[in-house]
Amino acid sequence: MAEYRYNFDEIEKKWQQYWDDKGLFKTEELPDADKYYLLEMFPYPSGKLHMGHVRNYSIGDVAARYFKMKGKNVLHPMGWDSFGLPAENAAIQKGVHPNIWTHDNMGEMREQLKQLGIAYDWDREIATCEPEYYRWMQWIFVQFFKNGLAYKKKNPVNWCPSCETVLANEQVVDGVCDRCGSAVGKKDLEQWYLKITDYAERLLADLDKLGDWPPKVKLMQKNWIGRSTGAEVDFSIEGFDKALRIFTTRPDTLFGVTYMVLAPEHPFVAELTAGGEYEAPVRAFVGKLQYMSDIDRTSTTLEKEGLFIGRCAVNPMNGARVPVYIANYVLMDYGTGAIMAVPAHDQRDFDFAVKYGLDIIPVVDPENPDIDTNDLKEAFVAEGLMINSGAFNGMRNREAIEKITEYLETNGIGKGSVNFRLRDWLISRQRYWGTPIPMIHCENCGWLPEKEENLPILLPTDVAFTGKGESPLTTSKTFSETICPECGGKAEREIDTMDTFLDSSWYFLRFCDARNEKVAFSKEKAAYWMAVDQYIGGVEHAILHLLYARFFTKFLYDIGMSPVDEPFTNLLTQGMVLKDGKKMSKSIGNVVSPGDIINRYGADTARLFILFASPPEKELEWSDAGVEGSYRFLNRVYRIVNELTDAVKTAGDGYKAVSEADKELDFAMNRAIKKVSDDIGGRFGFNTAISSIMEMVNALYKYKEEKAADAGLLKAAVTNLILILSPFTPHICEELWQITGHVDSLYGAKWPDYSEDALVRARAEIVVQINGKIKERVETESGLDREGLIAAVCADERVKRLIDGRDVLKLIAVPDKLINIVIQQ
RNA sequence: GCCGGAGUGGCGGAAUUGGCAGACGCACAGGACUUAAAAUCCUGCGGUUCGUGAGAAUCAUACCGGUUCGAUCCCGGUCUCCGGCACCA
Repeated sequence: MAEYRYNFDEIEKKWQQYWDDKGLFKTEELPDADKYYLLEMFPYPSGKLHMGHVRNYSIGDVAARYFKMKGKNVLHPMGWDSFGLPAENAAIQKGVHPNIWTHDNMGEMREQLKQLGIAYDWDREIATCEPEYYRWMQWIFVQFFKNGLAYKKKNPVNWCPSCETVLANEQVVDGVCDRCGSAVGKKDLEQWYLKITDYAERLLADLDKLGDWPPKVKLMQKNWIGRSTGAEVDFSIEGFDKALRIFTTRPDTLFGVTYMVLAPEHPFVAELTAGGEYEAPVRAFVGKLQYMSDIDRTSTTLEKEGLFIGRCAVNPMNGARVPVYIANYVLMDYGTGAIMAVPAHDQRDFDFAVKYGLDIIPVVDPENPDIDTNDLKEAFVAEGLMINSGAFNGMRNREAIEKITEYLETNGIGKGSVNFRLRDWLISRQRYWGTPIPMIHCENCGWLPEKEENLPILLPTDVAFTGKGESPLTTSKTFSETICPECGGKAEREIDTMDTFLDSSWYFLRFCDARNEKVAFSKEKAAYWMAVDQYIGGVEHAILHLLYARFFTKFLYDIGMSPVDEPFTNLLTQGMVLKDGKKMSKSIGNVVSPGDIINRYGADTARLFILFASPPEKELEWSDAGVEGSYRFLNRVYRIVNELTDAVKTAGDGYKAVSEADKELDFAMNRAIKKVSDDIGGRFGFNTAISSIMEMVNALYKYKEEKAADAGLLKAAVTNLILILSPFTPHICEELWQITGHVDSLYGAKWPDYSEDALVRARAEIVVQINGKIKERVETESGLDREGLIAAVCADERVKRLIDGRDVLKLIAVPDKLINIVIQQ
């Protein structure tokens, strides 16, 4: 018997070349075809691909190739999120210009993606660091500004002392910089913000409009946006002419207020204490807190600390005088920066009241004899009946929330109100390798956007990378100097660059029309391709990237640019690739390099293993032995197809499954087609899809030993095997397709249908249970109805013996599967 | 602390709607081929008990309980692990 050697290296190079030469993956708008926009999160070009990339893009490629075979017009583009800190660090450490470093990396990673055989339309490749891209990034920023959604504000901001830059709240994880891990401090700086909070309501509500998104991701976004309903209430302060406005979610507890707390940064604090005996101690207290890092400031374990500021406020409900404090547990940037404190019904207020000896007045009765409202051990936060609350006594507190809010509105002391946890997005970065913010400051005219016809504002090249001090753009001799677009006088450019999360917030729109030099993207092309039908990427982007991208899309929709207001219809978040139960990382030393695996086993084996070892959304434990297994399977496929090639080439089309053996193979084949179709087209169950193909291959090995093997059936089996395996391992399948006499590429070949008839088995094995316990298996004809099934099963001698004259109380029959006989014990 | 998710053989995992638990693969063991090895092929492979044996009985999906003729699946409670948020008034 001939030996067939699976030369993956030769095969993969050959077909990659073929795809490239034929330009098979190029995509254009075809008005009559059903479009399918498939997108994987584009990578940061950090150097080489890691296994997480391989997994992400292999998953995407299976879907792309499958939907192409199903006749869809598939858009499957790739690009680079190529601005960012590592490039600048390389410049500082190695003296390489970020642009060179980045392009080297993109080149290397592009080659690796081609080696993996991912079907990308490279004609649409984009890199966010190219002026052709960031020109439109700047244009979009200008639109934000013109629509009042970009503004500059001086604020204490998160400051990473190591990266020497400002960070968004989202980039501070557990109080440390999410890039370098240094503890994040505070610094007062004037910074650009995008008003994402204007979109909070829609970003929340439209989560319901999304298609198939992991519920977990929706929930994370929901919590991040953090909508709270309640009321704003004005308290007067004795001897002070301005009202103190507070926000509360519990207007029902207004009668239980025993003190007030202002955030230390609250503008009233200085006014209220100026010139008095409290000024000095308050200033000391505020000073101590102001530059505390967020990790310390907001730690729940930090003891609550506060200071009386020498003033009293008046409760508008009952005229009660209550002292005014400042305290470390009240934040300036949520609500109004001031709270009413109700220690009886809020645990934080309770702790504070106990520490400082403040009154605790219960206003909601727990209706529980075990709780003594006059001697509370902790705050009572559940529902109950109103007490100590004047006209509202006796009401359920839930109802009192509404009634008291109405009362506030009628009497002009407050109103119903909604607050969000979401903050505006700080986008300024004191960095070089990012999109320059296209804003100009003029002494006379203030902040103005650069004229659109002058875009892009190019990054200057005469810049020093010292890694110290402020933005590197300040070291350019020419960059900041410009003229005012309004009055033509001398003016200065903004020297900060944008957070790179902006670049990735609209790249999916640019892919629709990647080479357009007139506009960011044409509305027509975007209308054809958008929204992204399937988006695939790591769950680590569940909040930031996905929220920002949704925000951008809504804004672009509002100004008439984007055809849709949600960018991603369906989302798949793939799991991490682990080795020895831990995330692969250089510091642990458990990294498996994709390049090594491809060299040793080929890209098809790497793809197959990664797709087979675990469902896409779950974590994947890397196993060298498992890779061997996948390699073995591809060898098995290669061998059997080669062995059967002659038979396949000479056989006619069509077959009749006559013998039992025919029917077995026919069944396995049709089941595999159905399973793979359902698994890819539906729930992305690639691991089970592959296992059904393995079963089919096992059936084929068994069948080919049959003396009376039907050539037509063998031909169908081999043909279908190659077709349904091809999305997973395209190179070997193209090779086998050619070997078995086909001329055209498999890319876009017609996906096979399956026969329902072949999936119906003639005989059924019926499980016989007595009182729910399995006792026997009886073979019957398949497709019997309840009566027929019971008759057939009860006719069986063994079943008769099991019943043995005892009373049958009940008979449960599940067609073709099971009978449960309930008898007297 | 709050909010989610998960727990199935030695391992990765399967069971898509409440109906044969452990598909498929890995590892392991035995065998065939070979001078030998690799490769390949065949067989076995959750636990316990009984049986010389074909086999039989029984337990088993983190733990305890419930609903049901029947529960990996539904409900209640407990434990463990993972993820998100974390003084948001």
